[in-house]
Amino acid sequence: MNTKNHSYQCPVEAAFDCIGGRWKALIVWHIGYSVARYSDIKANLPKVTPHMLSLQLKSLEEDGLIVRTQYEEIPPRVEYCLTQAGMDLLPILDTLCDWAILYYPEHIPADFIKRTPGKPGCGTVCTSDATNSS
Amino acid sequence: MNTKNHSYQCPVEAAFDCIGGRWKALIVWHIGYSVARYSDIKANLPKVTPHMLSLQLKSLEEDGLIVRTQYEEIPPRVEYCLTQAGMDLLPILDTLCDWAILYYPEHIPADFIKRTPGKPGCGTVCTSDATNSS
DNA sequence: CGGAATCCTCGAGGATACTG
DNA sequence: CAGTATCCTCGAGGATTCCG
Repeated sequence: MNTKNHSYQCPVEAAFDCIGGRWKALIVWHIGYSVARYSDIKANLPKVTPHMLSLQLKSLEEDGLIVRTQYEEIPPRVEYCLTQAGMDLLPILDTLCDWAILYYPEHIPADFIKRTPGKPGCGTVCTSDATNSS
Repeated sequence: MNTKNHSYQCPVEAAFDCIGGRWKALIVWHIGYSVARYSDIKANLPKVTPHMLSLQLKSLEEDGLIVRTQYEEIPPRVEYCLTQAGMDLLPILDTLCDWAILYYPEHIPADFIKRTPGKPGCGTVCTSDATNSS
């Protein structure tokens, strides 16, 4: 999205440019309504490299889906939370989850099947507050 | 999905494996509740090459999102329509469209903005029958 | 018309190492 | 802890040609 040419024929195309790719939807999903640190996200996405996570977070921030808050401490601390745009995405991703669980149950880890459908919260993120400052 | 390793950590991952990539969601969206011929889809997706369209259609068929019906006529005629899984995706994609229109209106062709939100039908495919032979 | 076959590009994504 | 900096792989996607 932010680095591409933006000539979309269809809104679906624009949406997938924002959250397509291997990681972006997953990152948004894992942050959820909570606040997540870099290492939290990385722990939830074991296969992502620091490099990729950094790139995707930057891209999500440029697209206005997440907010990055950096605390100048030692050791450094950076927190990510969703903007309103990002949060509005959560119910959609949630529906997509239900869809995948319905039609591809055999490819979904078992602990997701027994989860109450319709409730975000894929990883260890919790549904506490998210005082984002956008 | 069909050709990959299927070890998903999260349903979102599985869903995006089905409809991720540059074309698949677009194809599903363009077929909609209608029936579309190969050339119809291609006309709606000007940038897709025959090769890619063929590959993506095959992948969608293997994932159970579309049904291919071949008529042994001269000239040949092949029709594609969505399965229930594919149709269940339409409202989700539709919501995604609304989301994109809401947050990225400047990147969406103007004729989508004025469209009544919540109604599928992205391209020239119509929601009635589709026995048009272009 | 609706593809298949072949070959190729190119950039998303990855591995590894290092740093403020 | 939270990243950068380099370099590299690899396969999704593309161009072109040909076929039933």
